[in-house]
Amino acid sequence: MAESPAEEKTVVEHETLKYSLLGPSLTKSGQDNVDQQKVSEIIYNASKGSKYFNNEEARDKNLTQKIERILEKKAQLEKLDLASDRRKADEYIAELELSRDLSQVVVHIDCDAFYAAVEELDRPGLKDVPFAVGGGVLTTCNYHARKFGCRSGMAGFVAKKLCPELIMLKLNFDKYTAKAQEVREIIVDYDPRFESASIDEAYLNITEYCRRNNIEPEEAVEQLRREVHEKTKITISAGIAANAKLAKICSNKNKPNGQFSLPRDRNAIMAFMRDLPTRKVNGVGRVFERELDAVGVKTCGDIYQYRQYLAKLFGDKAFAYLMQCYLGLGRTTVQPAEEYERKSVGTESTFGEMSNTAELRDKLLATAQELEKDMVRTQFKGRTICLKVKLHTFEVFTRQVIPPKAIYLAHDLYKYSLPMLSKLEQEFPGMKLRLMGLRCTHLVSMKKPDTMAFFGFKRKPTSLDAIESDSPSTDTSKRKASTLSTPDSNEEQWESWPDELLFEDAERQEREDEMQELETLSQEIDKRRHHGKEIVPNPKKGEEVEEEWWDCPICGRPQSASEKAFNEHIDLCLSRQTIRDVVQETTESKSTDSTPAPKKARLGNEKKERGGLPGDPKQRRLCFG
DNA sequence: GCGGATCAC
DNA sequence: TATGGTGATCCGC
Repeated sequence: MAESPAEEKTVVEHETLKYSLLGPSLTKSGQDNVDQQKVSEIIYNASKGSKYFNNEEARDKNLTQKIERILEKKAQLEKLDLASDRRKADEYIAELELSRDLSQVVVHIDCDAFYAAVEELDRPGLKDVPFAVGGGVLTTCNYHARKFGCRSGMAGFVAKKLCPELIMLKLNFDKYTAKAQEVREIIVDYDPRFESASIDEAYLNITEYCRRNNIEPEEAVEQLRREVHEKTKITISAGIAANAKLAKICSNKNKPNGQFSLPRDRNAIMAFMRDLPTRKVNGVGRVFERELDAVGVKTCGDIYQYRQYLAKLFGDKAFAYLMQCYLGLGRTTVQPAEEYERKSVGTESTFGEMSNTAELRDKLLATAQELEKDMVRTQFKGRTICLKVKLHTFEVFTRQVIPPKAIYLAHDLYKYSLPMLSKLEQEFPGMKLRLMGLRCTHLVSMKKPDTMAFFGFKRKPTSLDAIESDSPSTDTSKRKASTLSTPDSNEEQWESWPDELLFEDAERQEREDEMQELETLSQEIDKRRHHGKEIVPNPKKGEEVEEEWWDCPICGRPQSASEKAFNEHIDLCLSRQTIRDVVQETTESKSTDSTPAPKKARLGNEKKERGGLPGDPKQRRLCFG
């Protein structure tokens, strides 16, 4: 069938779109014997014409244009002499090579189709039929279902088209959490400081375990997997390598129920990376994969030959990241998830299309109430509140403000986000939403009082002292580990507020007062730390602190460090601060003195492993397996 | 610093 | 008929 040039162009353009529609988990296992061409057609036809599809199409066109710009830039660069860039790249590679550490044995373990596996334990009959877990979108599915092309992240109705017999189960999150805990109780014996990367993944450093038991890593992991299977009936896959990045890649090699060990040897690692498709590396997704492919980089080995272009095409951070991919470098440290510092707390939800202003406000209030719960649970306030909306067209917008104080109560969350919502309604008259979310950033931790005392501040006594039983200790060395090195992360050590008091007004008020006080203090500590002035614990008596003076980080003037004066001054200073007025009309183009953003990207600054967020796995409501 | 975009799970 | 929620990071402006 002959097609007109215009039709042909559409067909070509939709090739990338079809690839995109296949979803982000294309590289997952269980898809080897699937006819991707056929699956792609079914997904495409099931999606065609929907609002979701149209949005994906628009995004795909944008990406195609972005790639064209990248290619134009590359063509320009090819005309220049890039000897200097090549030399810089080589110097950087040499520098990285010096940092290579092959002394550690890092293991990444991954439970196979975790949620599905847990469901099968309860209903063995499921083993022989294709089924998925999740509602409108699949969170995971068993290997039977994967043979039909079903995978996580796929819309339920699309999965049904691929596999009409597919059984859909609802999520039982508590069940998965309990089972995950069983697994953790076993792996803790192999590395007491193992790192939960998500509900069904963990990193271990078994160097010490192997040394102590005089056992080879491969054998230790075989034993670990056998033990997990015997005791929990869950099968896991594992990767063994010299660092976390490689171990993660390796755990996918022999999935499911297998393991793969990459020798901790430079040549072996370089050879392994040389033929590895970029997409297999954590951090390279569908978009970056396409961009890299466009400039000629298909495998990690290809990175080297294009090293003189990469910084200019993708930025310094991406350059550094790619160089580490080429060399097969990664972190060798593994640490408990709780030791990572949380950066935000947020909630969002999807609902039937909504455009009525009153309804939208109700939804905002409900969202604020939901966020308050999370803020209380995690014991944080936020200095910044961010509103997220998704239109019925699937376009996403975010707006943020800085309230005059750190907030966490639904009332305040609502108060400060409502103007943003109103402004969006003006911006998009009659806007129809399908999602709304609120997120707090620039968090202020509600630290334990003795932590505050450690920094030299005193606390007003409250009735809560009765249930806190904190004795001001002079042993600073112990606290140093838990407070200085990981300032805001030890959520679990804070006493939680008794449930029965939560909604008692009097108690609530008291709690708020205390939180306010702690917040102000911790804000101050935060600011001082920010200004590079290390807070040195004063081992002497507390009264000396009160006589100290300090430069206010806001106005810069010296102030008495006494608690009362301190609080009063901070309040005054904060109220003086000009906060961006959200109700203000849009007079944006007035400011022509836009200061250029400081280019902070520093070569050699190791890019933090994307994703794998720490955070308390228990708090994850939804996690794809 | 803000908003958009990408990524992981 | 119809396509998720939580959290992190990076980039351009």
